[in-house]
Amino acid sequence: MFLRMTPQRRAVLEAVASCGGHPTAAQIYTRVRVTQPGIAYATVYNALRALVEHRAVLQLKFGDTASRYDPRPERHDHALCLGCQSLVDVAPSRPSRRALRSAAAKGFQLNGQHTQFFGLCADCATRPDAGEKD
Amino acid sequence: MFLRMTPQRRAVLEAVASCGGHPTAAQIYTRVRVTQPGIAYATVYNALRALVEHRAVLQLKFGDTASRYDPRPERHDHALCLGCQSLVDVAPSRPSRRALRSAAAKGFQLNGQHTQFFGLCADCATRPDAGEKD
DNA sequence: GTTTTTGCAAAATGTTTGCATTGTA
DNA sequence: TACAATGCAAACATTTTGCAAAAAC
Repeated sequence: MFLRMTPQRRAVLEAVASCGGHPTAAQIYTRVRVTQPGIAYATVYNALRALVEHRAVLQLKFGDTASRYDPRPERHDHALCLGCQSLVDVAPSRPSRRALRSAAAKGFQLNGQHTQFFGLCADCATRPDAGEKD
Repeated sequence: MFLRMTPQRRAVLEAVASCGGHPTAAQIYTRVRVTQPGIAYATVYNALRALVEHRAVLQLKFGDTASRYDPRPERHDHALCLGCQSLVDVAPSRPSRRALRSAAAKGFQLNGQHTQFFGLCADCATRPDAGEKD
C-alpha cells in the first residue's frame, strides 16, 4: 500500500524535519500553518499517523503527555533532558545478554527495542540547578 | 516529606500489586472498588501520583494510551507483547559503550535509563498469527 | 471516475483540578 | 488542631472520528 501524497502530508513531513529536534503535534501544526494556512488540526494528526505507519517518521511517547515525532526513521535511542525536556538522539544499543536471557527464560520472543535515557543536556548540565525538582 | 497513609492509598497500593502484571489506572480503580466501594476515580489517580512520587510504584508510559503501573519499584526493563499488550519484566541493562560515547559527544549527562522491548510473549508466540497486523 | 483525504466540529480518552467536607497525624 | 486527602463534578489536553466536500491517482 502506497502513501498518497497530498500537499498537506508533504508539508507535515517537511515540518517534522524543519522544526528541529523532536516536535510535538502542536508544534508541527503551528509550523505547517505557515505554508498551509487552512490546514485542520485533525489533518495534521491524520497525516502524522499515515507517515508513522509508512515509517517515514517515528512517533515517540515519552514521559510527557504529548507524543513527539522524529524525522529520522532509522533505529536509534533517545536521551531526555530533565531540565528542559529536550530530546537528544543516541546511538542504538543491542539487547544486553542479561536482558536476552531474562526474556528467553519467560519464552518471550524479542523483536525490537527502544531505550530512553534520562539526564541533563549540555546546556542544563552547566546551569547547576536545572532539573532539580525537590 | 512522608506519605500520609489513608485507607484509600493503602488499598490502591495493594491493588497495584494484586492486579497482577502491570495494571492501568482503570484496572486499579475497578480492583480498589471491591474493598473501597465509595472511592472516587480522582482519588485513585491522586493516590497513584503520590505513590509514584514516593517511589512505591513505577509509572510506565508505553505505546498504548493509558499509563500502566508497576508494583516493583526497583530498576528493571519491560517487554511489551505486540499480540496481547501484556508486559513482561526484564532484567535491567546498563548503557552500551556506543550509547555512552554518543551521549558524551553531545555533552549529555546520563542519569538513568529504561528500555522497552517489543515482541511476542510465550502465549502469543505459539499462536502463529498473533501480532501481525498487515 | 473511484477512492482517499481534507476540513470542521464534536466525541472519546486519559488525567488533573477546584472546592467543600472529612480524616489523619 | 492543622494540614492534607477525599469525593464529586467539571475542566483539561491530546488524539480520534463522522460526514460532506474536495482532491489525488
